[in-house]
Amino acid sequence: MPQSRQRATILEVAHAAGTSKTSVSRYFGGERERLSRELQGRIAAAARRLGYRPNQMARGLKGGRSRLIGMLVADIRNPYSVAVMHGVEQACRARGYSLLVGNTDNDPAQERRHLALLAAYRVEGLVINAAGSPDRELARLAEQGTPLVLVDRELGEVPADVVGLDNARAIDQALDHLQAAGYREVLYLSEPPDQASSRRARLARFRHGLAAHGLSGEARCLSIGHGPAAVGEVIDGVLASPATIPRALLCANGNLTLAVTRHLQAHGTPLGEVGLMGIDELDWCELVGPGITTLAQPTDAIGRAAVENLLQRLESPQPASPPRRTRYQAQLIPRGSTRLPFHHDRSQESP
Amino acid sequence: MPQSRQRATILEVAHAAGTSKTSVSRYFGGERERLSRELQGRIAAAARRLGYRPNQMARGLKGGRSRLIGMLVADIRNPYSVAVMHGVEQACRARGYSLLVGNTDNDPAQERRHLALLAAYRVEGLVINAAGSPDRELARLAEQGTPLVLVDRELGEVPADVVGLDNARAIDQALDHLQAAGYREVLYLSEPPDQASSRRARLARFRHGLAAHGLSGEARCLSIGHGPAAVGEVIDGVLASPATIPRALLCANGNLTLAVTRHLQAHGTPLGEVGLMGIDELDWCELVGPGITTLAQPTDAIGRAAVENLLQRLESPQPASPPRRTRYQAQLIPRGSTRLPFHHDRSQESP
DNA sequence: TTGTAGGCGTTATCAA
DNA sequence: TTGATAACGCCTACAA
Repeated sequence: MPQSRQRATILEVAHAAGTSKTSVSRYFGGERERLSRELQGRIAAAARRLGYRPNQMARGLKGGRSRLIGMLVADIRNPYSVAVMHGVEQACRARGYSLLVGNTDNDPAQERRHLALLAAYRVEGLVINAAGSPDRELARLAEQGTPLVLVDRELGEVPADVVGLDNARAIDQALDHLQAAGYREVLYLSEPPDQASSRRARLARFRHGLAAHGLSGEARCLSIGHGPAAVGEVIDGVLASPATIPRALLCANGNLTLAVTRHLQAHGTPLGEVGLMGIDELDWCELVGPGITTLAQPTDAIGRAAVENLLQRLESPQPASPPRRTRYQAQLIPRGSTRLPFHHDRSQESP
Repeated sequence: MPQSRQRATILEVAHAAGTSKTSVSRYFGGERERLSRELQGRIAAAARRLGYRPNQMARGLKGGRSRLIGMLVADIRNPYSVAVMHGVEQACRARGYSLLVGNTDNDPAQERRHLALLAAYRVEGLVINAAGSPDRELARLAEQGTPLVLVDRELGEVPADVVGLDNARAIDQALDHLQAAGYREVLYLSEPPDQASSRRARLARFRHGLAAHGLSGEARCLSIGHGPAAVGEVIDGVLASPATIPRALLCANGNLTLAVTRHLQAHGTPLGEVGLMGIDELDWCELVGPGITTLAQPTDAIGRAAVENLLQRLESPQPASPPRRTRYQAQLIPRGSTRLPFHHDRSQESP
């Protein structure tokens, strides 16, 4: 039954235990062995009685170690971001760090604000999954020795590690699958690349891979923010022309898969006859129509890798080894949305 | 171009600006007016040059205000939790607080650990959406004056505000809708209530409301963690009996809606003929089959309300006003999964 | 308008 | 094995 109205301090515990701040500090600082059994007991009892917890603020101030990892997220409601965050959180917990999150709702101003805040709390490392115009603040952080790791996108200017999908390979997997399934024309849908390097990488690989796979088709960029109409226009524009060969839609991320599925559903387009596949696996992909084929990203692994990366840099004495890239493979989950009805299959098999 | 390898301190800025710590402190502490224009300029220049940012750790230590809000989440990948978190984050940002999150993956041990950590960082308030066996640590926090707000569940022991859905009303809305749609037997599916008060509230209201609506049916609890088999067993057990009257399934939350939908889908059960509806709106509910009827929770509002609640208590001088309950109404989104095929409709309309 | 001198709760250094 | 004491970076009387 603690009587204290306020959180106890190390000094109070010391008094209560009839000893000095130093010993209490040692007790909680992982140097218990240096204390006599008896003193340990007294400190433990006093601390328990007072409900004492070392103040991380004070600790951080003294040692310069905040034990905080910051994470900047462009959209906290994006399942991909959350999934990665889950991995990040796991790794932090496992390594004794806490996670300070900043959600920017895709607003550069908020991004700067959050960056400043995270810096103010002296986060020891920063995981970034945000638009990130090569920011002044970001560069400064890196300069001052805060390790940065970018998830799913890289920033040319700032020295930072990158963790994410092997985008080129993923696009190849998609094209392989679509081609093997009998589709001959592929429409690739992406959000505008802007600074997001992974979007650029996927786009570039698609353009390159189309010919290599003997496929026709094209890539189109569209902003989901502009409402469902934008998606509809693009898709309709392409699907309107008579289908002489089997056609498929390839979505560059989960958001697009959702938007496209909504549109197709609303127009009663039969999934499979028009192929549909997307990068990012989502809860519902197996539930819609015949199921939607996806390329699943190992999000937990990506999140954990991001943190491991940070901590490694924190612990390593090397001031600035060159940026590292960690790439993970996507996992293909084939479903009905890329299964052609029988008559189409036949027409493909005869050369 | 800052030269410093280390983050600058207030003292360095003071020196660089040819002034004292105090003035620099005032400059950044929102007392610029008290400084001469000229001094302001010098400080601004020096600070910019050195890339100075006040150290929140030191600030928090001195003033006792960490400017941190903690949030404890049982499952960070649960869309409901994330949606609430989005609201929480928005409100924090708007009020100049940062968010320290702890994800427990439904593990009570992790919950305690996180609670201790959040306490160590001296969070000024705590938003909790977790299992929360009335924890020793939690009680202590409340005792020491940290305001607590529980989202979607209440803990008998600990004094805390509660923000969440008007559960009784929501169940009524569901039963009203199902009844009006022509269903006469309702199977209510819930996760085990345990300490989660909102589950208990919904369950109790369902049992009470069934008769009041002239419906037959029953409520069943099942653990999703036990795999899809558990869900299947319960549903099959009920649906196996010959359907003499139109039957519907009512899911107590989004997780269950997902699990149930998976099962029904796998068995080709026609949605609508067997009614399906759930609490929690999810991205994909409009996409599956004829669409799944849901009761949407105003998650953003709930998250924001949680923070407002905390800050109000922080700012109010009252030591301990009685716990407050804030309840929000659900919004019914009717879809095909609760639309009976025509012949059923007819049979219902003749008494 | 500006500056000086503690002290917030910890850890690190040094001495006993 | 223990304890006094000086930082850590900042804010806040108080004084000039």
